[in-house]
Amino acid sequence: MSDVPPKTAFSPPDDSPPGPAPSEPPLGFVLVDAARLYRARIDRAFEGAGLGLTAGEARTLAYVDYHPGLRQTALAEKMNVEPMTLVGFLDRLEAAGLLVRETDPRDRRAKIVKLTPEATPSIAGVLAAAAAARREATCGFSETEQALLRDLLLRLRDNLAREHRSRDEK
Amino acid sequence: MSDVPPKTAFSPPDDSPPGPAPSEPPLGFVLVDAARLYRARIDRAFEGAGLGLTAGEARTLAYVDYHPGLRQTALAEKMNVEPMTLVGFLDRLEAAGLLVRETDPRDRRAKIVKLTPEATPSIAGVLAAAAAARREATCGFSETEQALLRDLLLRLRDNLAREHRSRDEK
DNA sequence: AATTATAATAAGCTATCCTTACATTCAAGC
DNA sequence: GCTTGAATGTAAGGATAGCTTATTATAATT
Repeated sequence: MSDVPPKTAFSPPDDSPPGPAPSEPPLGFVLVDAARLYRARIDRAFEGAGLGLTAGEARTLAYVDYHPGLRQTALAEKMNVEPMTLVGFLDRLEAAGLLVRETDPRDRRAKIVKLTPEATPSIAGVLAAAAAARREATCGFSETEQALLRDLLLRLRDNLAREHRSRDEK
Repeated sequence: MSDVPPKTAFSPPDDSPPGPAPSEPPLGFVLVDAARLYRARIDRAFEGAGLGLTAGEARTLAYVDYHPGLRQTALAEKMNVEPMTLVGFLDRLEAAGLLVRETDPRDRRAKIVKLTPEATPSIAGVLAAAAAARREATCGFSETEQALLRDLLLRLRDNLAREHRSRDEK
């Protein structure tokens, strides 16, 4: 340890552009790094809790809990994943008996996703594991900082989601 | 469109707990969401730039640029990935002629990673693409907010990295 | 000399996405 | 009615990015 110089600067000896600072370890790298470690931490928490859920499945479960009765397309849109990605998660969760797909009476093509009563303990476990991971990750953060981080990330996510959506609207 | 209410809040019509707020869309979910969208955005940027690099490869390249002459294990540790994960990235980057692995004269088991001159334009491309993605992602952010986000993420990452490391130290 | 530890790697697995193609079903025009 | 077109979910298949376990070559230790 102690090998990281306190003042980081990508591309060390040459030009430092005039403008508003090029942000040294590019923000995206830090973000992707943090997310990978976070996901690994969560996966381990779920594994240890014996929930039999992966991060993606847990995320799906939480979304269905918050938005019950949505169609799959709508749910996928909320989660910012492709419908086909969601199918896999739902398949496994349905096989585990944690949710059901009911045909929408108003459109027999569509299916409505609902949690079963059996899901309740899993939801609790997911939230508990998420909370434990969050506590570790935000060790040393004040309440304010934690809230700030979440707000900034939400804004960032919405920026990217908007652009993402407008792209395949063609 | 227009189904996402501007004020986000998990669990809408019911209880708003008394305490320090349980952080509504669990922070980790927001983080993982944001990172996934970010990575997709970056992948697309690299693809469009004709660099022939994936996000992981680009990240490796940037790390080698910033920490030249490191051994693979040290580099992997800096990147917070397993040595074996790094090998794949290095294989492809070396095959592309962007870097070389030289045997460390002080330990013939070890290899030292260095960029080739051919890497220079790729590095520039990587940084440019990263900057473009960052500009989109942080649209509407002030300079201060951007710096704040990076700092918070760095702290979060270090929290998780420390815990991660202490885990397999056994 | 023998043992143990370390650096890189080979092999193989998993999760999480994606894209493309297709069946069903609905909605609208004729 | 029928036909056309769009939308819903899904099957199939692929790519990336990680991981774990085991192997080989070299170093360090005893």
